[in-house]
Amino acid sequence: MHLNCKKMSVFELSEQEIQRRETLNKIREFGIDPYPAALYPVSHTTQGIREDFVEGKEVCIAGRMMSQRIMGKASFAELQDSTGRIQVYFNRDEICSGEDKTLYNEVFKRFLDLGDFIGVKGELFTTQVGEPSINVKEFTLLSKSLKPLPLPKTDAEGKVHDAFTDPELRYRQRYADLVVNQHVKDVFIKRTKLFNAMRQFFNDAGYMEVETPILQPIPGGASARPFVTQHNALDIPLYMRIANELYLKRLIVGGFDGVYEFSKNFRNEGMDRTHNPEFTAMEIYVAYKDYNWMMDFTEQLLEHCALAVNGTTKARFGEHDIDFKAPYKRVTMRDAILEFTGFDIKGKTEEEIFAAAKGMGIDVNDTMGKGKLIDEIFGEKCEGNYIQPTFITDYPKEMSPLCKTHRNDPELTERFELMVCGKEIANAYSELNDPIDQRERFEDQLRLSERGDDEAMFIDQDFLRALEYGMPPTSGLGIGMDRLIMFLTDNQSIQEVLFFPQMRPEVKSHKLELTENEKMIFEMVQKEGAMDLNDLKTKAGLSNKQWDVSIKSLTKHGALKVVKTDAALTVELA
RNA sequence: GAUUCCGUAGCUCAGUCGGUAGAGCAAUACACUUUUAAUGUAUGGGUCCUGGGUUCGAGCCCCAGCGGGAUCACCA
Repeated sequence: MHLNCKKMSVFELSEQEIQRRETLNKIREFGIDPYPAALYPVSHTTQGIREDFVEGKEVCIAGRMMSQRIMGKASFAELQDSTGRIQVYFNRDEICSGEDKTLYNEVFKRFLDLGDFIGVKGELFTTQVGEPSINVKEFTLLSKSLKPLPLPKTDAEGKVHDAFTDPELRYRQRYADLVVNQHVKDVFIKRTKLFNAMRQFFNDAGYMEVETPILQPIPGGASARPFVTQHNALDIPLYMRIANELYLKRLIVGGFDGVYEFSKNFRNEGMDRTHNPEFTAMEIYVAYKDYNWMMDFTEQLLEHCALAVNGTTKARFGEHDIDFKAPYKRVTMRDAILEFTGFDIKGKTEEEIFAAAKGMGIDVNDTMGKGKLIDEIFGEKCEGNYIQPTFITDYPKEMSPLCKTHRNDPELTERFELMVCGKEIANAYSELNDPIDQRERFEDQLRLSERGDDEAMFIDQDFLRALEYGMPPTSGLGIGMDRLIMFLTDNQSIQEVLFFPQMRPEVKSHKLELTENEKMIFEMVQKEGAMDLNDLKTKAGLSNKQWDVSIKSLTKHGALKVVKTDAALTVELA
């Protein structure tokens, strides 16, 4: 069947993509390399040009051509580089000083498409309407773009039309998103500024950035389902880390005063607008400090970071105006629950708290221990009320198996969480350094696990051995970096602050050949030469939908044609 | 996992009562030497997410599935 000989891949390309491939061939025939190897001697960025604009200055810049306005013998285009855009002016007689005008008429006007990378050399000037521009003397094609960008347009009032907004496409094709949506790029620039500011703050304080294992034999330091993988040579399972806490503490045992790590963590749990299977936490441990010191340190840190990222300590998040200026309010968990529910957890038994939680309409069950119950009450009734940065302190012991017992109350721990807009963004302890207490806490966790709490922790014997050598009093802090940058850039979804958020695999079904139905119809017509359409439809015995799809496809691909006569419709070979 | 909304041209979106598939931008062609959402004229472009059903006839109605968004649940 000759049909199969057709290059079916062409069917998958849009008209514009085919045209660009044809243009590419013409460019090559003309003797221009559409993907030249040589460096291009860029002398300025568009931003640099705007900041120091001098009429007549010679510049050489490179970038993508994002718009083109051709007006006969003169044209304007916009070039976009990493710092922004600038207008470039192409004048036929500037570019082609001799008789031969093909460089302008053919190369510029016909061979270039939106999205192509070009380099231009020229002089700065200002147009009659006051737009800073480059008068192009020479231009070079640097890389041909074969796929049209989803280009939005911005009108005189700055309103964006036809914006590329579909979240699925934006996340799957982040490269295109970044090209056409400047505000998306800004988010990621701020993300990097945040990391840099935090590093700076820690380094200035004399603490050391370290790296610890991502593949761990025991996934410790948090309660979460891990990803499991297999090490072939050792023939053992290894886990992607859910936290790096226990390794950083080992380093404190080893004698470092302060260590921190930006840790990519992996948790095999649900995905939604605040959870991605891999995310970034920052953890820092400082010897000879306690959680009170850490609160001071944290509020100084966040004030510093907010200033570095946004130039102000104030930030808007959805409906809320928040201010990261230190100091932050400090509220114990007992007082928080007392304030919002009127119930005092102090001195209460598990049964009393269970009954109280149930009375508040909270969904409780008997796998929950005392700590979990208190956590549920706090999460349900209190958490959402803390909009401005607030430290919630002194958590129940059972929920915090790595945290030192409170110096004044054996039921509590020296722990705080920092709440912003009702969400937790940081968690810190006076770290538990008593190895015997630590072993007991792990064993309590094991009992919880047997009771049905699938979030309880594994026992890490090597970590206990390290503690037995002695760990100085230490305070540790963990910050959810993704959530923090969400707050600093007013994004409600974690996908917006990750370059490549996890997505379901893309499903693509390409119809590369004729389907069985299409072959059958084609063969029937081939045998008969020509057939009445209704006859053919009956003989094919297909559903209406299936018939419709098949005959449309066959006529579209030029296999068959439908001829209309006065009497009836006839199908023949094309 | 539950609920709900959505899926139509490269992009953003219309699509009436079920009756031959629409617009703007982008593309192609022509005109135009300081425009800027350039403009004017003309042209091409569709697997209406997939499959099944109802119907003389489905983008539209029904069923199932796939994909996505939002809310909730889960997840310190």
